[in-house]
Amino acid sequence: MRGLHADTGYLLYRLGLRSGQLFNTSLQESGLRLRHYAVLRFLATGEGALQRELSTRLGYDPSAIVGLVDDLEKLGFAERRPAPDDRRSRIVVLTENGRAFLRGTEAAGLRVTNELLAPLDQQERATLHALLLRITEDGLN
Amino acid sequence: MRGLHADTGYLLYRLGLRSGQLFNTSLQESGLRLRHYAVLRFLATGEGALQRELSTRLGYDPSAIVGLVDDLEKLGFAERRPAPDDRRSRIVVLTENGRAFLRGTEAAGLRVTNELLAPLDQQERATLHALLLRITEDGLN
DNA sequence: CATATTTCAGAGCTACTGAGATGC
DNA sequence: CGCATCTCAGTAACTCTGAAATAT
Repeated sequence: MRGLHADTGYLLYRLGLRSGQLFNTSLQESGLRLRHYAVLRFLATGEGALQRELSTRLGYDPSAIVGLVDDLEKLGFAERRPAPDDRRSRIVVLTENGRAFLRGTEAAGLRVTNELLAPLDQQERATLHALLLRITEDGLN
Repeated sequence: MRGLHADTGYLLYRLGLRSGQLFNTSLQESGLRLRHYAVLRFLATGEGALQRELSTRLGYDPSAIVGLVDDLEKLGFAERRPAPDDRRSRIVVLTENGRAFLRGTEAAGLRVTNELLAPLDQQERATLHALLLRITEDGLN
């Protein structure tokens, strides 16, 4: 009978849990969760995004996005603005406070990845990253 | 501002979610979840395990193990037996039905990993697996 | 009319905490 | 006594479904 660790899929599931826990612990004092952080980081890469876009690109249910953006608005890290071309949609944009928060937590994010990949040297980390990126970009966003 | 996909830790989190979803979908008709399946697979590698052992090795909270083993007992896939050397503990063992279930779902598990790793060739998959194994074995179980 | 986007209510699953019962 | 193991209750977080409101 094959062990669980023989399945690459299971290893990914397991390491994904661990990675998420590390991120959440690292974000603990800010009052945010990894999900909020992901939204902020995504918003920082462009000029705002529709909520529908956040849902498909980040992999969270549309109904979940509502609450996440609510939380970010309460903290003053993001704002909803009407979409000029389609009045059904709303554009979520990062505020200056949100940008400052991201700058302040950049080091913490690197620490998480660093802790997770501790057993690997730099070249191995690059190899792993490239392989994961290939899988990620195919299928999801 | 760096994109989310620049973080290996985030990629692992994201792929972990996707892997778990695929596993759960594949197990859907059996009525079990990935968590149950992980317990069964772990039990199959030895002569039974203490619940405490399941908790530490699989990364689930001890209080969660209780319900998982309850479910498996109801389905007749596992049994609790008294531990001879320590009466606080209980040994969970796989039943013949549990073993049969694992044999029947082996192909489905392989399909999940296969679907997940579709963009990679055989050698890349081996490389990825080896790297993930290095990270997994260090720190967890 | 059918479809798309956001929002909300609710169900089920997961993660964790704290406490109790039992035994080391 | 302190500690370990299992159990249970409760809370918070996560995931998804279904339906409503609005707009295309």
